[in-house]
Amino acid sequence: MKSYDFKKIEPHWQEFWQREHLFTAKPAGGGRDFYMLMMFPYPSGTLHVGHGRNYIIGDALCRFMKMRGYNVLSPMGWDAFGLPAENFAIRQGVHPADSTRDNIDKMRRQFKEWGIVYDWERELASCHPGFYRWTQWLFLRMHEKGLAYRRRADVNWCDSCKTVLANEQVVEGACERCGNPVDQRDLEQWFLRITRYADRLLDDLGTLEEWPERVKVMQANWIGRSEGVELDFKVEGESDDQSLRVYTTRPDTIYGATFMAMAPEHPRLAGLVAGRPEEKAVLAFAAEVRRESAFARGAGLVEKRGLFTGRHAINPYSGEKVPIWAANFVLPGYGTGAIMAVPAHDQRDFEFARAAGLPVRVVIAGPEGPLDPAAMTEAFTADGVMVDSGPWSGRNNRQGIAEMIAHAEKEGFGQGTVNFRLRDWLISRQRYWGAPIPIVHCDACGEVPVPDDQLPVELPRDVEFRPTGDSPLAACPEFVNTPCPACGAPARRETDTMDTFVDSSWYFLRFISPRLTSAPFDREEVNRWLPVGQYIGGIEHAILHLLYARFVTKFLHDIGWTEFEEPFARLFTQGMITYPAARCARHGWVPIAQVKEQTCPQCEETVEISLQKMAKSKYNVVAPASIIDRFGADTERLFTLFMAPPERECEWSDEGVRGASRFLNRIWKLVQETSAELGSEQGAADATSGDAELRRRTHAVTRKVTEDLGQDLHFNTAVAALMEFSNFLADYLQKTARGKWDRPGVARALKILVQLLHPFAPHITEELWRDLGERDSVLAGGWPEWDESALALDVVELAVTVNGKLRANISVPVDATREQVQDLALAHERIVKILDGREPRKVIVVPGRLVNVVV
RNA sequence: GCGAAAGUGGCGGAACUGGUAGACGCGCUGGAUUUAGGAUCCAGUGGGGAACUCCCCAUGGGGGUUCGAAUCCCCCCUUUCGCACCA
Repeated sequence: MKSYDFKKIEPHWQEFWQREHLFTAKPAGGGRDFYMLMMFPYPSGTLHVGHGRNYIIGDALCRFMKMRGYNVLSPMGWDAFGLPAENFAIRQGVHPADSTRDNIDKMRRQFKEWGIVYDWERELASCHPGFYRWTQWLFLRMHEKGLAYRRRADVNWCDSCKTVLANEQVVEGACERCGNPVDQRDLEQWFLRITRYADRLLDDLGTLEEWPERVKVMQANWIGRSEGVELDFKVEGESDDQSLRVYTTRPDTIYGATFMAMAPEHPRLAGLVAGRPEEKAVLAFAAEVRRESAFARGAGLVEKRGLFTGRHAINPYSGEKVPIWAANFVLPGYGTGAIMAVPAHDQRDFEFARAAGLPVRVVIAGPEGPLDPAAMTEAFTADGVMVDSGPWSGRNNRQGIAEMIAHAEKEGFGQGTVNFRLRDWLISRQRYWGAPIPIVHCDACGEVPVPDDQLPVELPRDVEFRPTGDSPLAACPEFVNTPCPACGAPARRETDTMDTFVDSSWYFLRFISPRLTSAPFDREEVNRWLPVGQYIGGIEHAILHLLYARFVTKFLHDIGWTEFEEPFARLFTQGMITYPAARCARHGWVPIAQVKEQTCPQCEETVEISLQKMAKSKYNVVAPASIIDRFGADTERLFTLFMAPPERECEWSDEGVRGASRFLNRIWKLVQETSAELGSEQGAADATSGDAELRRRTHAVTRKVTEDLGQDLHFNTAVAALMEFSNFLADYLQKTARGKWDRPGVARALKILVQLLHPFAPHITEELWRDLGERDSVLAGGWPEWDESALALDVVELAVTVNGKLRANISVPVDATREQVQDLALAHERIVKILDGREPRKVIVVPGRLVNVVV
């Protein structure tokens, strides 16, 4: 018998798939087109078995769809810009272009070794000028529509690394790399006006039926829509047009407003205190608050503090005079940056009022009547009846809100407003390794967009990487100095580059026509292929990437480039793979492989071992090479898909891998031995004359695997069904005398087994397919069909329960009547004994399931 | 604190619209073969009792609905994830 030599088989079929272009998509338009996409990775160079899950899931699905006759487009590319390559250049002196290219080569090889196939003819890299030319094009289209703009803004600054950090590099207020606290610097920054799309991004979540609910919830929270009203409070001693505007969702509580509070950053603050005794202290306080970390302040980790400004405002409803405070808990970026404070009905206002000794006044009564302010320990934020609210008293507060907003609008001191938590998208980075922002600054013409025909604005290769705080491009005169596209006078290029999320917000469109030089993509082709039929990626992109991609798609729709408004019809987020990791109190994460008896390999301290996401930084990765070398890629694939439902987090198990390997070895032996015995027997005919159980099982496993893959992506139960089927088959062959084998049935079962197994273990199945006498790829052999009528049993086993407890099993013909079933059950020896002469009070017969006797 | 998801053998996990809990795999136990095995094959494996195929208890805990609940309802506990001064 030929041995299962995966080291020979796997490279052979990998070459074969590539040579035969089996995964090159045909032009769309046949009606069975399927765009299947995995989030393109950052080319880090080294992949571990945890990364593999994403791609293995995608590949299994891709092969399944292909076998079912779909014209599948499954491309792969590289999210190749970004900080790690630049940081590597700073540390090691290797140019990002070189390290990125090397890493891409490594990863492409890795995919191949996993047996993962893509339409490589469409490969793209976001750092390639042929790609980022169109990222710049996209920026210019947004700029034309006023959606890309520049303003001063606070950015994260790490003074130890001398660099600006992206939000995602700030972990709990500290620099991700050095741990230094991050502070804020006020710099000119570029933004994309995503807030203009906030309503549509929120509303259209409702159309995404095949997205995980939790992703939609996360996006909805992030967008954070709130309905309220802006109200003008006149300031005592100022003219009417100098009113202070606040935003509130609870105008019904306004009679309980006992003070006002404004953000220390509020532009009016300095003017209000000018020349007053409070001026010095208030301005000092404001300066101090600005130095507090934005993270700590935004997360409410800072103690609430504030100062009275010495000024008062007039409540527009009651005419009452209330003091104006400056307070650190009021955020400058939300609403109007000033609030009316109602301690009795807002927890934050309550806490501040208690600390500052300000009064609490109850104006909403709960079911048990109004609370006593002196006795309250927290704010009452529920709905209720309005009290002590002038003419509005006695109203239900929800009704009061609507009426009071209408009143404010009529009287002209307020306006119903919708506010979002979502902020405009800050896209500029003071870094080198990104797409340059295609803008030229001219002293005469101002901000001038680079004309389309001058794109791409290419990154110069030779720059100084040492971080100074400015973009490295600023120190490169050949790049910076350029004539103004408008007037021709000497001008300066913008030296900031774009956030890599801009690249990934549209790359899925570029795959449709990756080499097109006249446009970012072919509109007609894009409309035929998209929306993406199945998008697969990690949950960590639930908000940013997916929101940005949706925003950009809607924008391109609005300017006539796409017919669809949502890019991804179906989304799947796979769970992380975890593995034990060791942490030493002194040395941090230490390699788990070197830990013996829970002791740190560097010192003698006991380490703490916990399950962690597999990550290089935690030294707990399992290298695919170690698995592929010992067991083969098919084993890794099979185990990865078998260990748990793919959406769930799961621990990698080295023992489990061996189980998968054993299974493949058994399949190999089963097919080799049996096909040798069968000789040239053909299993094409699905004769009903053969072994009924064999036939039924063959159809049943076909249905199970097809449904698990086609509906819920439950690869784990599909694999289990295949194991069960092969166990049955081996058992049948062993227990039935060779002369009595249902030879066509067995031949057919083997072929179907191989076909159904292909998406999971593609190499071994290609090999076995040939050994079963086939000449073409298993991918070309179609996907087996099942016949529902073949699943029916002649005789079924029914459980007989007495008062719900299992007492006996009976075999009855499927077409037996209820009466026959009941009689059979009651006549069963054990049931007779248990009933012991008692009359059953009731007998429930569930056809095909059970009989329950109630006594 | 708010929101969501989830708690099933020693472990990963099965269980269709309520209908024989523990599929499949790992691990473990016994046996066969082997110089040996981290190889292969056979048998067993939720717990407790009884000893042949019988009883009791078991799906985080406690109630409830039902002939029948892992599944539905209520209360509680735990874990994970997300959000968290957004007025």
